[in-house]
Amino acid sequence: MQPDEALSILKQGAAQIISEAELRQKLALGRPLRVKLGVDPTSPDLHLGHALILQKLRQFQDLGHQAVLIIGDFTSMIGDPSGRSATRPQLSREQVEANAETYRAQAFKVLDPARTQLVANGDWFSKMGFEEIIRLNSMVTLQQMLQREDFRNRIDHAQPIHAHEIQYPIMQGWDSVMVKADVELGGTDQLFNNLVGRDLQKQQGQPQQVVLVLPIIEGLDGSMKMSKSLGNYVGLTEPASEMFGKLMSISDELMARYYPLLLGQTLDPKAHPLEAKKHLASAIVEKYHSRAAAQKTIEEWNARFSEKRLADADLPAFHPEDLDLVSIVTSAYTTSFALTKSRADVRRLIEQGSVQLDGEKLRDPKATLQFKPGQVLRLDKTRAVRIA
RNA sequence: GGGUAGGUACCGAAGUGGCCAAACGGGGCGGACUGUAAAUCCGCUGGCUUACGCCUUCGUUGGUUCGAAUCCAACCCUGCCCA
Repeated sequence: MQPDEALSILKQGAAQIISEAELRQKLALGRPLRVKLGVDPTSPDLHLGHALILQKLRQFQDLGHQAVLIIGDFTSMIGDPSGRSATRPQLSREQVEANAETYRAQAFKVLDPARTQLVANGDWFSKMGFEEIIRLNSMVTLQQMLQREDFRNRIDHAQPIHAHEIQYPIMQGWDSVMVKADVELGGTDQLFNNLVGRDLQKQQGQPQQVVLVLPIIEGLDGSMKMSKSLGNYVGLTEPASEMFGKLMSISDELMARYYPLLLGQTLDPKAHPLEAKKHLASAIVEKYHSRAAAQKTIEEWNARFSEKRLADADLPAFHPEDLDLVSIVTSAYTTSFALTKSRADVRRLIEQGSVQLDGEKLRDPKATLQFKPGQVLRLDKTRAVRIA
């Protein structure tokens, strides 16, 4: 493939490339490029935001390049200050290890294992002595580090910036040196960190990596970046129905922004928003589950929510053991959905008409009732069980 | 090291001896309306309890008091200014 052709594919969806000319040059080298992506295993789940970048990496792979996936086991114990208005909690080694394990598995939902080199940056950082750390620090200036927006904001808002946090970009940059990256991918919030990689490579006499950043995807709430800790994410390993449901609940506005990002398509302004959203949701389900799963999920959803045929839906079976409604609903949450609700919380749901039996609101928390097998007990907007 | 301002529930922010489980705003949850959209309206938002009430919570620990988020002491943490 001609460099220009490859370039035009790789450019798609990129927010910024530093620089395009350099990328073209590297593509013209005629050898597989080493394309670096660092992920910090800060939570056990990868979500659509990660997937966006993994897919770009996959594109490189499909063009014959080598992915270098760095599990930031060491850096995640520092905590990336990117996009943060406060210091990240530092994770324990055990947490990081466990998360890293799940990351590997999930990343290969998107990546081609044959062209992926997996490394952990603890491999080099954990062996560094203090002397080396000092030398590393001497390669950048404090002013450079404080230039970044996150830090500026914190200074403006009189928020603390801990000394360890300014190590983060330095470490991420050093990763680039260690893996001899030709290209580094990231979200736009990573631009600063990525550029530090270029600086350090230059210092070490290496060719500088090209930085390709992708837009960061907003979370389901439509304002904050998608992240596990904000709870506004769609996880790659979530059940099809969860994925679908979450995507159906986004605003039309957000859908228009998701279309190009997740589907690589622009949203037809004439399309009916509901249908367009179903299309989006099922396309995502298809990508991470299967066509059959997407088909099944959409039918299920139509029956359950469009046609209000809750009774026909495939609901978890639940056998009520208790007599009073509060206890029954509480244990339904626990056994069928692994959710812990306080009894007060459940009582509120009942009093406010959320809990329904075959469509009838059960508003009396004190009620003791007899259920018949097959009846549908609705708990809240999205959750219901079938009495066994 | 010195000076000074602070640390309140998910977040922001009131409260400065009893009427404080703690105003108000945001967020979240539920209801109505809808397309699991937006906007709007209404309700709820520490735990246990049918309820009376009880328990835990206002940086930490001790103290004063009949009674403390509020007063006192020590300690921990943070911002800003100075060195």
